[in-house]
Amino acid sequence: MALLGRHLNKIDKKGRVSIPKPFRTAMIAEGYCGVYIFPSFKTQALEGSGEVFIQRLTDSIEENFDLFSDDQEDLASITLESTHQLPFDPEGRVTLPLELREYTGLTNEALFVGRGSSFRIWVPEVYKIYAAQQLDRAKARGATLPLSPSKPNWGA
Amino acid sequence: MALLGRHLNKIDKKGRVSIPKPFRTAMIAEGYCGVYIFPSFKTQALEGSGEVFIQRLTDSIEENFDLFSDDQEDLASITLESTHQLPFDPEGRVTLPLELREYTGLTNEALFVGRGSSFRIWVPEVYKIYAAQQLDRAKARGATLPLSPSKPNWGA
DNA sequence: TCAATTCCCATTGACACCCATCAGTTCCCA
DNA sequence: TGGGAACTGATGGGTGTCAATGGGAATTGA
Repeated sequence: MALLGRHLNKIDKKGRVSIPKPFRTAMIAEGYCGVYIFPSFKTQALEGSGEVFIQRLTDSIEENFDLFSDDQEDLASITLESTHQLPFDPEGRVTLPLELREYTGLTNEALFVGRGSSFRIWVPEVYKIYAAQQLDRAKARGATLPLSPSKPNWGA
Repeated sequence: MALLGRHLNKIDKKGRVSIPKPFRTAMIAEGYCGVYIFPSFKTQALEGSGEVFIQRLTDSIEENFDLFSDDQEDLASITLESTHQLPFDPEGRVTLPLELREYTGLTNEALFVGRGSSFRIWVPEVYKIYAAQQLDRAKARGATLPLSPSKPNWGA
């Protein structure tokens, strides 16, 4: 678990972009040398993740909604069906398909933003506006978070 | 768990600062040789913590709110997205990214203040004002604290 | 045969490591 | 009990390495 913070990388003429090293390491640790990316339907950004998160997403959709229900149709459509599986090149880059670049307006710079178990890819200027809005909203609402108890750490 | 007290360290030209030895020891004990730091959106300071606290934060956000919900958006945005993962150098220092230094106004001195399971980093002068205010407020309100029962300490 | 990928290599800066120094404590011993 | 001696944590600076990038060559598939 180490998808945190912001990382600004360039998109070259071929549509290639380096996945930030810490993100790349996390993806590889999950077993697949690449990333899964789909358009974020709530924001003008792309959602990215590794093997584990995609699996959780699949499971959640299946467990929470009936087969053939409208909800399942909708959620599967906007996430799973729209997901691109992008393998790393030897330097740790992926080439973003035109479809994804056009959806977000990405041209020559990509801002990678970690969200714990997944990340997003933004046009830097668009993110700036979005982040400012979130902060205002959180302050206005006086957002608080009940902190879960710490769990035994089986891993280490 | 022993993030306590105040420690004043210097920030050098490269933006490096030593993490106080006791804090560093605590972080390493949690498994990661470094610290996680994000701007405290309630104060003019930085929030710092180790692996365990960040994991609790991630879990809490995922468990308390649905994926794609507004609440989750806001909280993830102001915490996880703004967190920097800073590894220790061999001497136990980290380099504070410019973004974080500018947010707080940190230039050549950093005051580390322990808060139990996390800590804060302040500009010394700013902390002085803040601490005085807190004391006044607590006195005025006659603040009290229900003490939790001591827990069995399985770890040690 | 052509176009679109994928691979390979060269370049470049930031930063992570190494070492040397300094200052504050603790420890030791007269 | 006072004065070192030795350790340890903090600090400063030089340098090598590696992540990020750009372009060209090779491979694949249509």
